Amino acid sequence: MLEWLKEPELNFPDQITAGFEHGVCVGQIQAKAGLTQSTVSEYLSILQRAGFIESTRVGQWTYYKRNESAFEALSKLIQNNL
Amino acid sequence: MLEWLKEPELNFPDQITAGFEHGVCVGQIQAKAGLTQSTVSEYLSILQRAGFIESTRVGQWTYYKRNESAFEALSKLIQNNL
DNA sequence: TTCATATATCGGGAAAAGTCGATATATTTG
DNA sequence: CAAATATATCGACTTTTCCCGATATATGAA
Repeated sequence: MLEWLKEPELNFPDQITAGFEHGVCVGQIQAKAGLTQSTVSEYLSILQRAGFIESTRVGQWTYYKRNESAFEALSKLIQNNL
Repeated sequence: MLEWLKEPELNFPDQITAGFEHGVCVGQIQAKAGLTQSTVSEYLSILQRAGFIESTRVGQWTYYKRNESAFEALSKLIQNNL
């Protein structure tokens, strides 16, 4: 999912109308993942708590997008502390 | 354990006689970890299969030491592919 | 306000990872 | 070769993670 969210336009072509400013909505990710709605929702909330993605609620949809700084920080953490 | 192995002399002062050229032996790591011998042995073999440490058998002892390039590679992998 | 849609949360069963004791293997010493 | 020591492997049990269906919550439309 994290890799998918690197290129939303490419990986979620069905989400045309909404645009991608806020990321991709749960339903799109679920369809691509082939897991149930509840599982995907939980995954995303875990990733969010971990800081790797951010969510924006727009109407009935929740959009998720990557927080690039977290990946940069993880890379540096491994480089410096592990 | 991986962090401990960054500074063997500091973290395993009891292993004086053997030197640290080949790393630290299982018994030392086990003592510090507070886990059973079998658990520590399995851990180390997993870390070895994953490429993070290398082993050298010297007599009845097996010494493990870090493979720094693996950490560098992991950091870069996260930076470039995640 | 009622219905439809999107997402979140909850409880539980299945799968995987963690950990142990017992035992096997390898090496050194007598 | 027999005993002692260090490590590895095996089988079982416990804990955690994964994933689901059911249900709850939030929003928009009729």
